[in-house]
Amino acid sequence: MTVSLQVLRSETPDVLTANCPTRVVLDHVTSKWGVLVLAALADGTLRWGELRREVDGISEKMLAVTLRTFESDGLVHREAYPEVPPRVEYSLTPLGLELCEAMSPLLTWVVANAEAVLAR
Amino acid sequence: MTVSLQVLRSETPDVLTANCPTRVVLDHVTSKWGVLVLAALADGTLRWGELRREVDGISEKMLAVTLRTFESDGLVHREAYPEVPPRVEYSLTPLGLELCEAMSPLLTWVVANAEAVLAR
DNA sequence: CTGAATCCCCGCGGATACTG
DNA sequence: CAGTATCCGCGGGGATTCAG
Repeated sequence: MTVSLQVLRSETPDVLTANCPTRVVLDHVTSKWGVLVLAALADGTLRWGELRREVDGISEKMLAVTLRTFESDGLVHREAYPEVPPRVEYSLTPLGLELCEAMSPLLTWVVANAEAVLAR
Repeated sequence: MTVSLQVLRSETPDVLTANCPTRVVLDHVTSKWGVLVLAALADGTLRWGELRREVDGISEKMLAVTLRTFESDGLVHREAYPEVPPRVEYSLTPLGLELCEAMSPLLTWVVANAEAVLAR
């Protein structure tokens, strides 16, 4: 494990400072359901109902709140079709896709090491 | 941006399932102060007071709670020296270091794109 | 089917005071 | 210096109802 931490070190002064804009974004992403909703959308476009079933355990309210936050952040795109019955599709914007790719190593690590961490 | 999302896709079924062990670990990491405390310790060993000042805005209670969680997770090592006045040092375990390295891309992205996200 | 709106509770997390 | 103990406000988040 000889990966350099230079990048991480150089950016920490920003992230660690209160009232820094990065705090807000980090709070959105690390909000209770933020990571999971983004991960679900990494699969591609999903409808409301699919998203609700995909992210196991999320309530309708929190799904709505989380989606609206990401939509106003420009991370998630919402496309409503004027049909009966209504159909609404959610997908990642290019920015959201970048974020998901940046999250990928973290998720990979968590999946790989969850057992090791909880074994204590 | 041609990074493959194969890994992310293949692991999402795990992360997205309620009562999955990965949920617990993910909750610890994405807890309000989790990422910031880990990022601070990526710089190396820190004393309690240094840590408190480094993670701007954290209360003593939440620092204690967060540290104890990570310590019992095996991500942070606590070393107390029987001196007067007392001195306690916190550092990442090898496992914690791995986690920080996995978090690095996310933090890098957040720092780089915070402005873009908040500009709306 | 896709939500918005409302009520309400519990527990996260902050502030303060105290101790070894 | 390095915490622990206690109180408590408030907002995250669940359940339910209603609407387009």
